[in-house]
Amino acid sequence: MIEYIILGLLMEGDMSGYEMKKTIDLSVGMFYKASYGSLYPALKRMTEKEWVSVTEEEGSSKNKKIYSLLPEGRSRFLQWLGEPLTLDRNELLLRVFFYDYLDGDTRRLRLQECRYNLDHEIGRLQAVEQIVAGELAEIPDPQNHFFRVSVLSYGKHFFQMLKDYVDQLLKGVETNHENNGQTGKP
Amino acid sequence: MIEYIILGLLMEGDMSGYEMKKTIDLSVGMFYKASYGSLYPALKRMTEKEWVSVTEEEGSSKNKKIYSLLPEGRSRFLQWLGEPLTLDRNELLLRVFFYDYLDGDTRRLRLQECRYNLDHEIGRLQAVEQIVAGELAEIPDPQNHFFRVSVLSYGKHFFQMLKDYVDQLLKGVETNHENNGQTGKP
DNA sequence: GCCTGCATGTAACTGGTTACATGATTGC
DNA sequence: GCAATCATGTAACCAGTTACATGCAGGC
Repeated sequence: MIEYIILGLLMEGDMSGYEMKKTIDLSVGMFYKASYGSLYPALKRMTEKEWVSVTEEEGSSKNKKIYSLLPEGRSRFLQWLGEPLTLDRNELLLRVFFYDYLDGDTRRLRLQECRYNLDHEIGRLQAVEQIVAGELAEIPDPQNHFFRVSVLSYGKHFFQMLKDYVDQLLKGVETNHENNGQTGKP
Repeated sequence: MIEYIILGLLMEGDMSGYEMKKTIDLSVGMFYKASYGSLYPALKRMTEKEWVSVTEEEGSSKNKKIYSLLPEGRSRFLQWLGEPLTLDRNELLLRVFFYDYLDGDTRRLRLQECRYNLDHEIGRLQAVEQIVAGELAEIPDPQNHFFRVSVLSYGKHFFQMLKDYVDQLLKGVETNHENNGQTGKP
């Protein structure tokens, strides 16, 4: 996971590990926590795989390593980006965050797929909610289940909100029709 | 994590590992995925720690193990339940799901703490959003950052929604004042 | 006889976290 | 001179997934 986030950041331009951590905290930090213990080993692996290259900044004697995207890293990133969006919320937003780099067609397809799955999931949750409501009507102390019922209904609301959001994204790209996937450094 | 969910399920009544998995999938499954590979080893550990006891159903020759809550497991569960709610969304909803078992005072305190933290976080996100808006105004192609800006604003909406939800919970317990923490099997 | 669902489990692996260790630079 | 922050890294650990292995029961 962290490897693709790193690649996504490097699409913007070169960066050090330390800067990456700060950037992640400020941007996708809400739904992805990066720690140095995962970041640095990832950079090492990716250098070995030749997804990125590293330049030591020698002039400033600052022990600073600047990483750059190599062609292999770039193509791996774009391949990952175009994979279907899963409802595993975390990956969904992480991918969408980089969607400016994805070509317009795949983008539309993925968002529509996702919208369809969300609809399906909302329906399922509605069914579960009704089963629970039925069970609740038959027990003597329904008020003692206040929290678990509310968490359940929160789930439905949450997915509904996500669906509204995906709709908004689909509408957004339609309006913003100039934007059809960038080649780098948007 | 999974250990506390298991304890929470056993507060309801005895259950087998297989039933637990099904129950989790149907209830907290939205924000917590349980696999047998984590479930069964957890049950083994918890039996060794004497948090739960196990009874083999012999009559039916069905190789079925029914787990029950032991006093140590019960007190561990209640202790976990009363810990502060973190904004790490996952744990938040997981804990709240079992909040019917928590005493009314701790419950109110935790929800209010959480509300306060959410307010703080929303403020921080608003600030980040404004910084980004400022940066965006200075670049020539703002439409190429549509997705990352929208994910950012989604984050704010999400936290706002979560805050509204916590408010609703606080209001709910006020109305539902009979519900002041259950002792088991609600 | 076979497929589906109930039922339990393990081993290898993965993707992290936590805590620690180190050192240079900058601002007060 | 001292604290904060920039900057990199490792080792031990942990929680969980994936894939596999097994077997019984019930319905068609």
